[in-house]
Amino acid sequence: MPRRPTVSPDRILAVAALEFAERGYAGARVDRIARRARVNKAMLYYHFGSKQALYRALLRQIFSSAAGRLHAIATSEAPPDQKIDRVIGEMAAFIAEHAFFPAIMLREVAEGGAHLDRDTLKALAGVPLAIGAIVQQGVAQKTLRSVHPIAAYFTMFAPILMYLAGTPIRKELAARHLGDMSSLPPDLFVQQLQRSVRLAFAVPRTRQPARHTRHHPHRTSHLAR
Amino acid sequence: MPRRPTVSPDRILAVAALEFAERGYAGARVDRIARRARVNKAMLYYHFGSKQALYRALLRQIFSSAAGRLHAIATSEAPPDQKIDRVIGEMAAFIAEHAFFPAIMLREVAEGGAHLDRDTLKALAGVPLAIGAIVQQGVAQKTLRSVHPIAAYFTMFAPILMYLAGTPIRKELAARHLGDMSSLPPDLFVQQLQRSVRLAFAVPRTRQPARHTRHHPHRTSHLAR
DNA sequence: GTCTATACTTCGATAGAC
DNA sequence: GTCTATCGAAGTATAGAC
Repeated sequence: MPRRPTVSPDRILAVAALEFAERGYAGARVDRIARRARVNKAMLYYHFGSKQALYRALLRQIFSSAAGRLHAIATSEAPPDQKIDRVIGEMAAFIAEHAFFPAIMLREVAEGGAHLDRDTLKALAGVPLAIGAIVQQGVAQKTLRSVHPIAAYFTMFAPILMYLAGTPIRKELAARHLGDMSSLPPDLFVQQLQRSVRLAFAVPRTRQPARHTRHHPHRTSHLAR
Repeated sequence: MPRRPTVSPDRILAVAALEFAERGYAGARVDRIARRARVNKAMLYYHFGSKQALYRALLRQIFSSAAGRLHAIATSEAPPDQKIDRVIGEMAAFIAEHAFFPAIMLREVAEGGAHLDRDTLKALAGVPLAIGAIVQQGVAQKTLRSVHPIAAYFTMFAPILMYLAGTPIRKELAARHLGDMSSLPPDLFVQQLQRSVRLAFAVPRTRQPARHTRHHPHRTSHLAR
């Protein structure tokens, strides 16, 4: 995937991704997108028709791409707990390639899908569906403890999305000496999240039929960092 | 300063919270806020001066309030693992009282704090700082496993924020038959998250039973309120 | 403090030549 | 396909009477 697309529509989409991520749908300016893509504004309308159509085209593309990569993991041959580890890593990799993704995703969640049509919503839904499939499989075959797929989805993905989307504001806070929130680099964050999720979803090793069942994590072999 | 408004700026703030949560800073309309608050637009400017000043006043208030409640838990007398359980419950309760909070928080993270001044950023930073303090305490006294405070913050809070902010879009997906994402009610989600975090942050069980353990983690279910 | 009316600006979108 | 020029709507903000 070329960093600098030479075809106008692709270049427009690439620039629009940055603009919509930085400013949101309402805050994005068609003029600015056109200028940053080095095309005329009339050219942009020639290719996409409207600001809304451009937005939808962009989100369909990015959500389909993300969902596709997660779906590939979901349908692969591996134990569910391994798939979960890989899904978190894959998501981090996807965001490393598409730095604008977290902000757009967060904004669209807050927006309630207001600017999206059915096709785009369907593409968006592909992400949680892929994760849900993995979890359901693991729960069914008892390689994961009984977690609700929706709860699992948010437990795995919300942290990495918000952590990466929040990089600018953490920098801002650090620059203004309002607390050091920048000391944890992304790759270490991903490792910590993978371990937390592993522990959170693991099948309890021993069952203690006490009044209040307390589930202890097992897998002590994973403890060495 | 004494104020005896026939029309309260508080009503403007309450309505602004809904508008900014639904549409974001750029998408919010001063006209609409004024109309929904049943005040004249000139009245709004009389009290707050500008759209930006209104936004900042709102966010300072809401972030200070949230951070205050978490800070109270952080400085209370309880084992860290209990505080963590309580903090998650308290956050859920806070959002139940302020349904607009998750969307505003998500949008502001994506925005990178672009419209905020130093005071408002400081109020915002109070939330992760309160959580970080709890985790650091627990790690230091070895009642929590070694988790980075920032990683812990996002692991605990991002899921509940995104889950609750995402309620409208899940409804939209369900209404369009694009996957049933609405089957998990909020209180069950909170319980599942509390358990996941408990398991994720628990001190790994040693093979041999420890002889003198001071503080035993207790299973608690603090769905505050 | 509260209102009506309006000034000023910006933005999305289009017309029409080439 | 690409450009310049511009329109009309919508937005923030203010003036000034009461």
